[in-house]
Amino acid sequence: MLSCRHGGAEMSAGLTGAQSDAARASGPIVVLAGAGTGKTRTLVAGFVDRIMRRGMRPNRILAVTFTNKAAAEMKSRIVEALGSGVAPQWVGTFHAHGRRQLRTDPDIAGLRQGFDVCDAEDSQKIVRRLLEKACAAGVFEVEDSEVFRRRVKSITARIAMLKEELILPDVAAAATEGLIASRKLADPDDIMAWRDAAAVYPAYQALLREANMADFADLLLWPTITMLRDETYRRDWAARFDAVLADEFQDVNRLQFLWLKALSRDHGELFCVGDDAQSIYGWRGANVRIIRNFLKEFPTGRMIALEENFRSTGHILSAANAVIAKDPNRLKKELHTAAGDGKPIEIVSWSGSAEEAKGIAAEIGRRALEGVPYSDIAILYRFNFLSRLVEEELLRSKIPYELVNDTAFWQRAVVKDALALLRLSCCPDERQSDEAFRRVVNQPARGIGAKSLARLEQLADDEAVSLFRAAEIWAGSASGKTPVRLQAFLSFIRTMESRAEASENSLSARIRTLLEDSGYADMHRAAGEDGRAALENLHELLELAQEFADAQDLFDHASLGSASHGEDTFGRVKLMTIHGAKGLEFGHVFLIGWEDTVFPSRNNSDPDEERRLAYVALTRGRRQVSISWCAFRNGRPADQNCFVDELPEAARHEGWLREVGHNRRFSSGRRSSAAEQNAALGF
DNA sequence: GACCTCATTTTTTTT
DNA sequence: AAATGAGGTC
Repeated sequence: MLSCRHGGAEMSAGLTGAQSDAARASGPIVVLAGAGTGKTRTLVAGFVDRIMRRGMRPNRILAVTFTNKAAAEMKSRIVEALGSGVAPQWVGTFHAHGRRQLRTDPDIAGLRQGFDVCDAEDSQKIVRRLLEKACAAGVFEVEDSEVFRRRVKSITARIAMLKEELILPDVAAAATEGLIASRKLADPDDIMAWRDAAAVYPAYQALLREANMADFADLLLWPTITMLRDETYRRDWAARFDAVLADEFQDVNRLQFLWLKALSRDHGELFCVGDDAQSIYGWRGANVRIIRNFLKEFPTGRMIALEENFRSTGHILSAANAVIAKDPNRLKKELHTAAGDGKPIEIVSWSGSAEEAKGIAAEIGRRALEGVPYSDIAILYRFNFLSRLVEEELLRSKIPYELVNDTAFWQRAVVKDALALLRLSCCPDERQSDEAFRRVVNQPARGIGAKSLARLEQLADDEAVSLFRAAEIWAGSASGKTPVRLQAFLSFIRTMESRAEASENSLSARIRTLLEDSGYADMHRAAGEDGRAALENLHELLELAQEFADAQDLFDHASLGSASHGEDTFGRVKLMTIHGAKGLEFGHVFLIGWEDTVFPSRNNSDPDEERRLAYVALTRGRRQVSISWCAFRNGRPADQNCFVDELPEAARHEGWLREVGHNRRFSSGRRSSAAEQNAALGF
């Protein structure tokens, strides 16, 4: 496919011919942008072109991404290009846009103003309670807790997927049978899980509605359903925009695609950027066929490929191309670079994960001495838990590092507890606060355990009131230990509620009072060293809360996550999952845990997705990529994964693939000695 | 009935 | 990190 040299044929604003061609195109466009080919640059150029050349107003262009980080990046680059006077109002994530649309008319989802957005954990809790009820009623079999946990997870995920197929609760059972048939599902466990999900879905949705909560899928589901049903409503929203731009288009699901189409149908200005080889969110409902079938959907549209890579060395690209070549369904494109071959790819094998962590810390220390800045180094892994040993080792070696995890802060139990206290003090009588009540009623321990809580749930059910009201009824009508204990808690919350109404304090001060007077902060202080991290998180939350005008703002921010929470990220080695690294690049990349027991994950039913994940991982590196695997992980034996196997045998002879370590299989039976290994690693 | 501590265990991946 | 389970104490 067509692409231009970076040199002579360069267009204005530093774009290549293909990039510029894409940015200036009109109508339905999909830019097939390989890793490191200037995807964001092209997207921003598309935004700017619509303003500068085609006269659109910045506030009439809708731009969508998946992550807050990407949205922030896009926004800042647009402002950089257009000047600081311009503040585009409609650059954000799918979820943020959906929430904005739903906040405008909450009734389209059967919600009231001030609804809360519940995260995946909250959704799981609701499903768990429903399933426990079904077990108690004998409808469901009681299983061991681990199997039960998996079931809850699987059903919750499937309910979200049903929503992403625009299947509503009232038709869930029939539609799910249709889905099973049309997808030709065969695995009986799989089919049963879908049926379970369809069975739980209506009750789940009823509970959400009663609690005035929307889950992640709801944020886009109801606006989209309403746009499809009500042409006046659709036009009202579509007329706000002259063009729609979508990033990471390979990861959109059907719901997101229909939303994009409903908003862009009138003018046809749908500009999408993505790379099907980097589709790694199938488990979240992403449908890679949407990008692959783009031209069938839009016969008048265009697909423009960007294949010139400006990021990595030739060897890194060769390895990445070799891995992705085995994905049979991919859209054909081959990355190439004008840069040199660079350093060999390293495959380092270790006897165990502790050795791996030590070795990488040592290697990073060595590269730092050579002048490589820490911030130019990243360690990427398949699962979050793989970071633990590496963290310990970096700490020990005094190497500054940062765990990059967008949302972890807001998902921490302490932070959620603190926000639950705030939610409860805002509206204790609403069912909206039930989940908050459950979280904090016995935190710190107030002598109100599982049995008392179950009794409260029953009472709340019978009387059709909130848990808080039920507690007041119980405490007011009965004597005994538990009612007395409850009363103290209830009075405390009521006091906080009335003080909030007087609202003489800032949000931050309000939270501080809640944490202190409830004994929550003291509980963690009493835990000594174990509570230190919790106290730090609470402190950070108080700092962050200063930036919010009211509680609802803070709840919104908490539920959809945020790009950063004010950490000093400069000059640190970055640790993150491969998913988290998508879209980023680093001079030096360490890919750990490339074992057949870990990566590819056996839990992923789509092996090609794991392959694409490996492709994403490899293409994060600019100059040097080092892969490692361990003969033992968690006390279990392991072997190098299939992706290492598939790297071209020729590369080993040509010397651009270097295998180091004592577990290697490929290099003609000769095992390197420990001394050799150490020499190769430079210590 | 509730709570504590200690041990086990099991992690997808993100909004 | 967080959820579970066992076993002991109040």
